[in-house]
Amino acid sequence: MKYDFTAIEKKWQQKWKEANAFHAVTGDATRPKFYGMVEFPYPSGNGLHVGHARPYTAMDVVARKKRMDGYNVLFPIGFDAFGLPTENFAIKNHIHPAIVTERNIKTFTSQLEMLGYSFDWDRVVDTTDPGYYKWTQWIFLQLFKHGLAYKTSMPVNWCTSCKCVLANEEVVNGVCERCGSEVVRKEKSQWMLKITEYAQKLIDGLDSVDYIDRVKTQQKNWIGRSTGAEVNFQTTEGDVLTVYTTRCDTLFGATYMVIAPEHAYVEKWKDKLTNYDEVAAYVRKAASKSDFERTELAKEKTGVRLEGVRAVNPVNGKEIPIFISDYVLATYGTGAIMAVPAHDTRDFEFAQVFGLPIIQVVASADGALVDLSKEAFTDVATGVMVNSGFITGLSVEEAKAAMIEYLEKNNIGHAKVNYKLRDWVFSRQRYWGEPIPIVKCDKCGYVALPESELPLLLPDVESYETTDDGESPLSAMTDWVNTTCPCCGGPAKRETDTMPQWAGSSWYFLRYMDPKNPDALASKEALDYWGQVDWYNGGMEHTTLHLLYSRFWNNFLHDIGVVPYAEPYYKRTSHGMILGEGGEKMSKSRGNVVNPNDIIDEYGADTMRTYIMFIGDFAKAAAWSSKAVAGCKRFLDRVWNLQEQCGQDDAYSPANEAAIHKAIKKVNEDIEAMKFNTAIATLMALTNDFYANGCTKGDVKALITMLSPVAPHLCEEMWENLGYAAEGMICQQKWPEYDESKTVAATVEVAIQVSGKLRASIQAPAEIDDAGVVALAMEDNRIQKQSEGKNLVKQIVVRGKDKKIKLVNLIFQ
RNA sequence: GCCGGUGUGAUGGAAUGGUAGACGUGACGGACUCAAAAUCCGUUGGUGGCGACACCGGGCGACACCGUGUGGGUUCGAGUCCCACCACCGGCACCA
Repeated sequence: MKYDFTAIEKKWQQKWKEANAFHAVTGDATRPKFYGMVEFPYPSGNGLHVGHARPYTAMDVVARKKRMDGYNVLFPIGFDAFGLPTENFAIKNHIHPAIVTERNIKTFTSQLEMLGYSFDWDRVVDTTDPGYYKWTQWIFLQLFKHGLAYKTSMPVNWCTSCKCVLANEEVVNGVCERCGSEVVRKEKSQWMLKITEYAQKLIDGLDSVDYIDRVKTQQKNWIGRSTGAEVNFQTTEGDVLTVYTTRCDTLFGATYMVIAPEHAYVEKWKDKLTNYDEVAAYVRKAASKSDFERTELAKEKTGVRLEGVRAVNPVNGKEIPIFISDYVLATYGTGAIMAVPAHDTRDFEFAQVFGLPIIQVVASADGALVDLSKEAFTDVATGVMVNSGFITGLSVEEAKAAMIEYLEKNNIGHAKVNYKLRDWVFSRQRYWGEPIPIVKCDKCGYVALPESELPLLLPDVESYETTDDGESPLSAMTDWVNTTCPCCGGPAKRETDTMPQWAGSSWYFLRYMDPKNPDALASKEALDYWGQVDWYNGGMEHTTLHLLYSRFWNNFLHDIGVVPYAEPYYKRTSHGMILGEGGEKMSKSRGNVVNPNDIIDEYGADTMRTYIMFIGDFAKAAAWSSKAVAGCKRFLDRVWNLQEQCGQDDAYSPANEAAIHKAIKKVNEDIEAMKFNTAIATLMALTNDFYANGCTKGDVKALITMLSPVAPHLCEEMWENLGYAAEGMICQQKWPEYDESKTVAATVEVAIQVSGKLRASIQAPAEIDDAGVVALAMEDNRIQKQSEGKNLVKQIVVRGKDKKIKLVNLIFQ
């Protein structure tokens, strides 16, 4: 019988559909629930990429396995369809983006179906569907009503090519993440979301979830919590200049201060500065620099001394100069620092350039002064304070505490926590996104649209292009823009910016629970039943963007009582990239892109699935190998051919029994731990055993049951061919049971070491005791050779998890 | 610079501190075949001498030593743990 994968795969995809086999039942109390999720794709015109197939297949295997374990599984899919590529395609080809989106979704859907994924197709969400974005807008209004959405004029990242504002997260190495063009700073009025308000919650929440460590540390670093103090410096002009420092212990070593070029005091002190022209010139120059120039290119420290104003060090009363320099950021802390060149690398460099005094206040552990001629001394672990008045002699940690106490007592400062995290720039001057449901009234200011008017539909426009002055295409639609104020009834204008692509993906996991609900983002019943996403797998590149944003929204929704859990995802894992055949990134220009459709045509979806799971460690990058794909097809052929040569017995054959029980255990554990490659290796080895030993129908039944999450179509067909159709489809079967006692054969192989070196390997009865196995080992002639003329002084007997002896180590002297 | 990760045959990769290299690829040998493909069976980390078969070619067997980026250490025993270093990859990057 030939393995006609094309016909088989079509047949079973149809049967699963007819049987509604992967339907998730909201409210089913008879089974435990399992909610597994993959990142929904952006439906680009290029179609599905092999990069999608890896995480999707992995979660599909997990979902299928969980069903076999008796869970009520929710494994949904959807489309994150707003966004630039579609819009750019629409502009170029004069097609409405909605039509492009619909077409792309169709292509993606057929490709996903071809791969045999067990999604619940009744729960598909599409972020561009008004029934969906109604609730995206609704959540925005809740954020607005709770003061977490605000509009402000600020310098933003402006992509010169996309003519669009970018979030900090979308700027990579000074260029636009999407198109690679230069990003400059531009003053614009923008909607912002106060994610900073949730900085601490987003750190604390990580303690209650099971994310891989890489994700946790990256999120923590991104949020960038630091603890320190704010310190007030009096100035000779009677102002108070407040700085933030993490090293208040070094206050006695502060020999000058620096404020950011954007600091308000530059203007405030305008009349008092004798060199204001020079200062103003520096401020202008700093403002015109892009972030890229300000960081990457400006290695050498620059700045201007503010002549005419000086500050007073609050702990020793010394007058110190004040500078402006672009190495101090306006957006962090107070935009001003106290500079301690002896113990901060950047301050040290600046002091070198300007010839400023360097006073050592931290010495090495033994109290000896350190050489400061070349670099700052920044060791905080062992340092001891010197030249520091009342904190002299304390360790750095003790000094920090003592100093904060002193500052607070004397009212010149206090402990303070700061975060690197910035608020989220939420406006885009583009067409293909959710309209922001706000109107601006001259009398009432920014007013929320009544919730009854949601969804605020995206109107049709003549042109999808951003206007020349960088405004949204919607701004040209005067009919739409001009409206009345919901508050006072007077004339008002609609907001013309749209939301960023991250909006729709920040809550889609909630919509899957109840995707068609017109009255709420999801019913309380559905939210309570499905709770958290139990397992969410996705790319590392989303760690500081999508993953953080969606945690923020969900935390907020929890705070206002909409969802039952603060944290949306219980477990987060991440997959490695699929590289091209030569180990390089797949790209059109390199011509090494693998199209899943081609693999399916040549070998079938089951081979594609098996290979993509077998390719290597799931968490690591892996290079495509067409040879290895053929190897996986060979494996499936070998499995297929077993059905014609196996015996008719339903029981396991004695020759394979132990291996089968071991495999059941191993594959079970491996799937749970995402070690798909070794799970498949185990099944390959088992298949090899079947060929070597012969096998029964029962043996094959066990094999295909275990293989079915990975290669479902083939296994369904074999299941039917072997005559098990009456028991239902294989995807509805229970995972086979294993018996620990049967995983061991009657005799075991025991490795015999002498002083830790392997010298022999002997067969021993499985039930032998320690003394018996040592005696047996001593009889072996290879061991006798090693022990000649010596006495046995020590023996170590090692047993495996199954309590059977694995290894004996003998020490002779 | 800071944070995280990785380093194992020709190759993708396996190994709760316990027989390093599972499984796949490639290569080599054999069976089947007129032949090839496919399939099936076997071999495959390096080095060394030894034994016997055979003897112009060759394969066979048992054994020893070395071997998981480098150098140390802990341990009866280290790819795995600790210390120092090297290389590569990812993230952040003047965040005071």
